[in-house]
Amino acid sequence: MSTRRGPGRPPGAPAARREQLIEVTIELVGDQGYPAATLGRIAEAAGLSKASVLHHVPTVAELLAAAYEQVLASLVAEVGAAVEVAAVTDRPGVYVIAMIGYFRDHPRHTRVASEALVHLGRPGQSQERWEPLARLLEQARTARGLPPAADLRTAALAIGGAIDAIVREQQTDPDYDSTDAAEQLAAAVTTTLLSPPASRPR
Amino acid sequence: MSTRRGPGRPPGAPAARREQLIEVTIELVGDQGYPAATLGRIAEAAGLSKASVLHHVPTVAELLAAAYEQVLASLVAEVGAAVEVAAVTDRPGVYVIAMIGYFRDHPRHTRVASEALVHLGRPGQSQERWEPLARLLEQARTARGLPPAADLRTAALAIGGAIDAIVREQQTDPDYDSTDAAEQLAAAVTTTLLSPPASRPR
DNA sequence: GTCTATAAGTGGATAGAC
DNA sequence: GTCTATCCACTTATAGAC
Repeated sequence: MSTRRGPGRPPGAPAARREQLIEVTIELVGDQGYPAATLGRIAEAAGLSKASVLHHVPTVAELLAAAYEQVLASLVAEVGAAVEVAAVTDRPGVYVIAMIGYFRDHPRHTRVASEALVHLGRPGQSQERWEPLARLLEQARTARGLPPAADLRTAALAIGGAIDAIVREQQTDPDYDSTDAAEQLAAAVTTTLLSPPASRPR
Repeated sequence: MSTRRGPGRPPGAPAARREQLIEVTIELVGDQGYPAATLGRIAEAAGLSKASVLHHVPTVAELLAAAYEQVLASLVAEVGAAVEVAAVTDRPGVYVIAMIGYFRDHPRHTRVASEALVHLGRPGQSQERWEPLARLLEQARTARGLPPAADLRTAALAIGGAIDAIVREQQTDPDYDSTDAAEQLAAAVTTTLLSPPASRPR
């Protein structure tokens, strides 16, 4: 909406180039890892010259960050929606299943997300990862009339790490059924952290 | 043993140069990540020229691999020793505590090991990671008279991922006490997978 | 064994014409 | 907006003198 497009341009919209660049970047990183997401390769994949790419994006690092952000936003939207419609007591399990399911259905996003920490080096965003799950665990416990748990941070971290490992295995070995694994992990989370009998904090 | 050393060499031994290079590589990677482990920086850290470094080591990639192997060997030796002296039924828990304890005590090794998968790209060694733990779980179960569990691979993967997450958190936030976390995780593993009451496989 | 010098390549980014 | 041409920083590795 706004700027008239030049004469005889292909189907593509005017400023949609940035989105296109983000898309090809996600494909490159998802298929071949971050080292493959080089300016030259991005340009080639987009059908542009290197200079043209840098006309639409300030720097390669910024483009990589934008691609990661988009993947993250998509993940959060989908998992968030699944969690919202579930009963409070079921949410931790739903979170586990939704997370693993998302990456099963979006193999490219898997690599973009899992290698982002190492290659994009964003220290200190660990809390953003475990806190939402810790909150779900806390709410599920109170909804079941259980006392507040001792160390929800460790519990959430451990569950998050378990999710990552299962997702990674699915990526490595396509024969591995992460759907089954997701349900087993979800069941273990529920019975271990939300069981009424012996209120053993994790 | 063998080759006489040249005249007036410093304290260092003859072929110990390779070990020295591995050492400085571990330090570089451990402190600043794999991208910092460049030929130039390794040479500088070792007090040699780049050409001299390549006189003792065939290639930079080989040196990086050797550094990783050394870290891995050290980890396996220490954890293996701890597991061996424990009772069979305690071994899964001991494994968890020993793994987390090792990385708490060797911060540099943490980064070398955790970023190796991404930067050294050794696909398919996933099995080497989860199989030993799966075996410990199996043996502990039979020692307790429990039936064979359904999916020990997923269980071992999940526990391994949880360990990684706790180790990473310790590295990110020094205030986080991974020792407490290790004991909680070990306890959860024992009660979830080795409990006699309801034999619920994970 | 160690060095200097150099080759040969890859990366990101800019200049300036069209 | 898009291009070609260029620059610069950096990397690995080799050649050959000492």
